[in-house]
Amino acid sequence: MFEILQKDKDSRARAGIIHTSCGDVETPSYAIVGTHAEVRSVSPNQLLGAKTQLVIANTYHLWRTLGKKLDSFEGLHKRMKLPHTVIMTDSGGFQVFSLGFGREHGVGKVLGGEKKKASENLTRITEEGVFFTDQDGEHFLGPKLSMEIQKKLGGDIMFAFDECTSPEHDYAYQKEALQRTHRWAEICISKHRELTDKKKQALYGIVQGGIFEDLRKESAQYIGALPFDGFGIGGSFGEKKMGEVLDWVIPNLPEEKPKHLLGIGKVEDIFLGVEKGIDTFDCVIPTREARHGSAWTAQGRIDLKKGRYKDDTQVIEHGCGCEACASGISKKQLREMFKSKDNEAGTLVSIHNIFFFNTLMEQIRISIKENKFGEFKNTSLKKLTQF
RNA sequence: GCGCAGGUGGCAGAGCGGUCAAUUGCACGAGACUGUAAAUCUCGCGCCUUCGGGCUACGAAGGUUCAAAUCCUUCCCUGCGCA
Repeated sequence: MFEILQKDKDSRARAGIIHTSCGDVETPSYAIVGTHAEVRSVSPNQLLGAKTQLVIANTYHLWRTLGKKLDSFEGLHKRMKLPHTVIMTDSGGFQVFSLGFGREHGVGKVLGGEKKKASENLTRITEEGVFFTDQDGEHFLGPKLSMEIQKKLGGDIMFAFDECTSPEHDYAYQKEALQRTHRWAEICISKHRELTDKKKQALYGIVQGGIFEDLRKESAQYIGALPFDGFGIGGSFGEKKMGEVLDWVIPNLPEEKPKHLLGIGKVEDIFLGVEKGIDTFDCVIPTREARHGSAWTAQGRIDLKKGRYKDDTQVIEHGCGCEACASGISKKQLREMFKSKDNEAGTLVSIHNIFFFNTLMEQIRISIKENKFGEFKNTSLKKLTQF
């Protein structure tokens, strides 16, 4: 399933190809997030035009919105009109956090900024799985059901149902949650085996353990020893801890299998992840921030809503080949569109950001193949901090 | 010239005796967003501050009152109507 083409001489970075029944993904690669079986405000053609090879949809949200229609669901490839794009499905494990302790603790997955106001925890975690509360009441999702739903969704790569913990959880809780996640991993393996044709839908296990070295290592060894097709590194990190966590985890996972860093990230995070041996990433940043008015460039992120772009007739980034920049649309125009709440602005900047991240990954792949990854990383990060 | 309606912070526009440095929206500024309950959210937005408060403010000038953006007088502007 995974083929390594080139390993970097100075780090654990590698370039490769993930082969799936629907097509290939060149790695390192960035999955564009299409939670509800669509990448918000971007059409399939625009997505492909922005060099997308990999997308990720969400089990929890599709399960909640499709309901009974899941039984006759045509499959994500058809629904998303992406027949040859590799599709991952996240298991719903992240929602255990984002709708649960994430709300209660008022924090995101990466602890760094200020805390938000705490609000109600909408989850109830049990040994068998998790109860989620929404306007219709409580709904139970566990490892078995997540596998069943993911089977019906028909993605190419599924993820084991885990418990994503909060960065605020202490050691004792992380340990308890980790062991539960491990038990669920075994259930996912057997359910997956029972339900699916392994060649059609691969299954990745997820490593947890928070920011604790022994837990992370234990988790990597445990999950790494199970017959998964690849691995996700999940959970929470301190902003500065990610590299360390990856150093604990990656060497304890089988080298020949693909590794996905769940929910990450920014440009700096990508370089760090690749250096530490990550093959694929996914993050809402390119699309969400685009809708919120921010465009990514080689020099950093710019907020197009700012008054300083009022008379800026330049495109977002010179020489960029994305649909927005190539068509000559200026920062001034985009700003005006954001100001007038024209949804087209979100579309154009989403396309730009997707193109930006996909191009970054492409350049990273090339640099690894040419044995210049370290060099490329340094020059890229230097440009980024010029701001 | 007469009649009516108005003149409030960058703009629009509330307030119509004390709880008003003044609701709200826009604009502006700062920030956040990392397996998407997010095309969203937070904060700031007269000047100064040892963050307790202090000062100057609601067209202008006077006045009434313990107290005025709010009431009275005059003046200056603006819009509409009639000449």
